[in-house]
Amino acid sequence: METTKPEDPVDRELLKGSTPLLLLSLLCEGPMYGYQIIETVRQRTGGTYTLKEGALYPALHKLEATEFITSYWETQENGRERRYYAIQPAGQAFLAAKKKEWNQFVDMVQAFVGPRA
Amino acid sequence: METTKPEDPVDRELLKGSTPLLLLSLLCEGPMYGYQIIETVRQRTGGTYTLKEGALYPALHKLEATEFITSYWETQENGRERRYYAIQPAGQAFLAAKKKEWNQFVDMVQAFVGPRA
DNA sequence: CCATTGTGCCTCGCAAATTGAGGCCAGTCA
DNA sequence: TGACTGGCCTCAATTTGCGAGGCACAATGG
Repeated sequence: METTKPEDPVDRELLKGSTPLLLLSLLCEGPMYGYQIIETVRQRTGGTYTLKEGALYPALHKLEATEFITSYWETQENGRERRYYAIQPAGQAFLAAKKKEWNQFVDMVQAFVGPRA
Repeated sequence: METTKPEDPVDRELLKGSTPLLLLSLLCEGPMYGYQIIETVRQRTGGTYTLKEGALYPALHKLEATEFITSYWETQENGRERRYYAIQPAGQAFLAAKKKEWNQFVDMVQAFVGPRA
């Protein structure tokens, strides 16, 4: 009878390595800025997963350093600026590879854990 | 040993956190010893995933410290000893919870990456 | 008018997990 | 003898996420 809240976070360690995959997938839908990414993930997961800034920005910068994504500043009407991140061709390719890897990974674990109940 | 090429191994970071899940799942089939676990995983994955000793033993010891598994030494015919690890009731329960978490995790990533291509 | 909240970018130190390397010992086989 | 396999383990370095914090500016509301 435990209050299994829907906000039960997924084991942090499981998230490791999945962040670039998430980011690139999201950016495939179009350029986004950091805050927006966090909100989008939070909403789409119904609040179960809140991407932390301390994880997001370093990951974003790393993807930019490897030229899988680019960034550019855009000024809003109210004069404030946002930094948008957009996927690059190299990022698309990388994403494709990562997706494949992801599927292999899931298959592997599933093979041991057993198929979904 | 056969000539199984080291197929592109799954991203190391993806593996993080999945180890306890794998171990408990394996031990559900019966007690095993370290070397045997490594070999089993290697064979079942067709060589794509070789569990490293530096990852295995610490994980095993941690699971034992939390009493999810136990260990005992068994002497072989040739006089040598092996350390077997066996799952405990608490481990079974923990495994069930972890499985659920795993499924949630997969669902979440799938939601962003998109269903299997 | 000022204070709080929300937006929006970022960095730092800590904790946890894997890797790759290495150590140690005992059988086996040539 | 020496090389190889089986078998247990540890350690430093690396990588990653987390939590907490800093900075800045807009909009809101009492």
